[in-house]
Amino acid sequence: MQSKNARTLSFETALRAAGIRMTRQRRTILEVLAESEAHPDANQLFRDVLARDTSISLSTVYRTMRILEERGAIQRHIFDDGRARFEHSDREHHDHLIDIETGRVIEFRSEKIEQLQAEIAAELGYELVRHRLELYGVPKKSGARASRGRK
Amino acid sequence: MQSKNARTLSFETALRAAGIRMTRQRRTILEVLAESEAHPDANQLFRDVLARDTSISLSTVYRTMRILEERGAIQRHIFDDGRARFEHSDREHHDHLIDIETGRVIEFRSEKIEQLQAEIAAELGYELVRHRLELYGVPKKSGARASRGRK
DNA sequence: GTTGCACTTGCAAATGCGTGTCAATTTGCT
DNA sequence: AGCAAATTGACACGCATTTGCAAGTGCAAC
Repeated sequence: MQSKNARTLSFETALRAAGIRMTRQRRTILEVLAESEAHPDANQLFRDVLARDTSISLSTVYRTMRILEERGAIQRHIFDDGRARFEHSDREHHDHLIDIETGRVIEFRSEKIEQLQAEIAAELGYELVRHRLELYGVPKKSGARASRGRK
Repeated sequence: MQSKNARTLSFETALRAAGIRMTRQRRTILEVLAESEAHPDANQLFRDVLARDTSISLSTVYRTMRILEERGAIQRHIFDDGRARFEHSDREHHDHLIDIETGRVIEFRSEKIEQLQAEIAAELGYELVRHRLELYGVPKKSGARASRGRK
């Protein structure tokens, strides 16, 4: 559980090492993304960034996201709304459960499912490279306890 | 395993019952989709349809797909290329494995995974409404047996 | 079979999200 | 400071899909 600053910092260090220049715009974008606990799309990110620095364009947000994705620093997810959403790669792999009513995204991880997927692929003659698993659901009414998996 | 005609016919009957007019264009589109063993996107479908009837527009293909989807007659899938692909709903539920090298789509079904997903959702306080599971892989080299799961 | 009207269609233009272009600016190095 | 190369903002463009609208068509009622 590293601090926001540390997270942003490690980002910067990694990018510098990859020969990527650290500009004012990129620094701001990285800060905002690092602090975000959600899965923002390009537009959301753009708005959040604008709040700190009015001289950043949407193009730059898109470009930065692409660069970060190529470097493996972030991950891009496309849920059913068709828009790309971004999140840090510095956490362990996980899948997503999307609340149909609110759009809230909950992260989870299941070893069993991970393993089953590999087995299924193997059975079909394939080597699993990656997968996409999204659960879409509504909060249970009875004995509601929908406070797990923060964020 | 019903014949192509029967499949198209049941489609028509269902649509009529739902108050949807059976036009020449819709009939052709339905026929082509019913006979298709693949997961065509709008453009592919459009081309296939054009081969039988030159007076059908891409708009109509899109509109028809939307209507059919709303009625639950077909399912829409969006894999990593971002385009929508369509398939009949008259088969049992299944997930997809996509061959990264060829783009081939293989269908599979795993009760264990289905069940695990529901369990995970429940644990997080949600009732599972639907899910999306896609495996992306490459054919195994050793003792290749990648001829399973036709289509 | 003719009629009437709501439903459909084709076409062109419009969306929405994302990428390409390019002149002007900025960065990192010396 | 001085410069080459990387980066940026503004805007044009690309692609898949949707929409507005005038003209055409299915089909229930005569």
